[in-house]
Amino acid sequence: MVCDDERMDEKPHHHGNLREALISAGLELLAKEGTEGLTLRRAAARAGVSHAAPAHHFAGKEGLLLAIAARGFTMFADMMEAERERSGPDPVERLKGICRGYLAFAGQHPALFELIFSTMGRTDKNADLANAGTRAYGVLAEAVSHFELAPGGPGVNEAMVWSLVHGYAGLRQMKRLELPDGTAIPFESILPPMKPRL
Amino acid sequence: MVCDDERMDEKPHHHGNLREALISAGLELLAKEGTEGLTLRRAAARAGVSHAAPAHHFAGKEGLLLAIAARGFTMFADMMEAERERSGPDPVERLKGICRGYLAFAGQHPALFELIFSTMGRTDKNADLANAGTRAYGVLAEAVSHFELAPGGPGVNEAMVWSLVHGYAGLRQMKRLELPDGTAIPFESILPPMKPRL
DNA sequence: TGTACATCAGTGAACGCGCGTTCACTGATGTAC
DNA sequence: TGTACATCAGTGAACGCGCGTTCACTGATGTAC
Repeated sequence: MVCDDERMDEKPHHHGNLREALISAGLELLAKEGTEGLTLRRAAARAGVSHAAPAHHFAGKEGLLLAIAARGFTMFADMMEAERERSGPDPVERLKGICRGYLAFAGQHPALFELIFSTMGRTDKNADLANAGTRAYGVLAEAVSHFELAPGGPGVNEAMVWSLVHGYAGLRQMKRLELPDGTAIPFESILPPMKPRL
Repeated sequence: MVCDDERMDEKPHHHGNLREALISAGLELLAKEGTEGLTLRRAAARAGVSHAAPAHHFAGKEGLLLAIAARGFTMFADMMEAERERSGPDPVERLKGICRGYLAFAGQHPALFELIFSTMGRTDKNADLANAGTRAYGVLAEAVSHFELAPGGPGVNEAMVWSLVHGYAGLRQMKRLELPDGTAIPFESILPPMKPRL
């Protein structure tokens, strides 16, 4: 017997998909209030349930945090891929596109951006998070793999681009990337020359 | 009348230099417990006074935070300058030295490193913090000024080096800068070639 | 098709915690005379 | 040198807050028969 009535103003005892609703609520709180605003009680309130309800779906606050981070990593990888695909076939443009996606995510979701990196040391606690993180890194690594930016192998190349874009994202968030005249410094202007590999 | 007796086990009503003691206690808490461990009450306890005492020296928690950040920025600039001076006269070596100092500070004081950058938007609230921040940036900017790393003027060059070293610091903190075989990626290996200016 | 019942997903009250802040107070300091 | 006194820097109790978590409970779901 499925509860298939459509009356929106009913308050059924069962929510239907509270787990998803709590993740969404958490993402909204993160966006609106920042890291400090994300609590179990507030996520529950935003999802329209009592503060004790989340315990049935997540292993404490940490469980919700990791689930949100997993979602965030997926969004992150999605944004990088989307920008890459919009960039045509040229490997240089594709790498720049990925960096644009990286920076767009950091700019549009600053608190989530912080959260996902702060959870990277606990990927063993949540398989989704581990997978999404690996996927995001893979997107960057693949794009970098077509270039020889520094001697020392692919790991070093990835580290260089990643450091550059990650540092730029952090500094831009602090408004530290503006020239004295107030204009922003575009990311492309700090990219080193990119030599194709082989 | 100066209280000049030297008995250490006395507990005088007046502390003597509680302001400094609270800053030191805050730095210790930050080092031992991280950002979450830094509270007014714990700093007071560590300084050996009641939890209400700090109110006589700082404008709430925010006041203590900014004072600690100012101290942190000074330590940061000191470390960069010290490494620069240990590097001899060659501008390339001096810039590398400054980056070593930057990374040493980030590695030795991770929570403080986070704190100082998180306060950069509130430098108008604390003149010491503003001065220390400006000084730290000046150390980096001066060292970069001898090079032409990217077209676009000094601001762009500074942004490039800063992004690179800042991103490297953040990723290293997350243990994201190790090759598959477990070896670390040295910062120098991701530095682009440095052409002297003019 | 109907009914008994186990399971699931909520509720609301209560718990203890640590926090920042305020307040009347008290003891020490140091200055005016 | 001594004394009165204003000021300063502490104390300890109390406040309200929001938090995560637990618990007995209840209503809804869905399955076995």
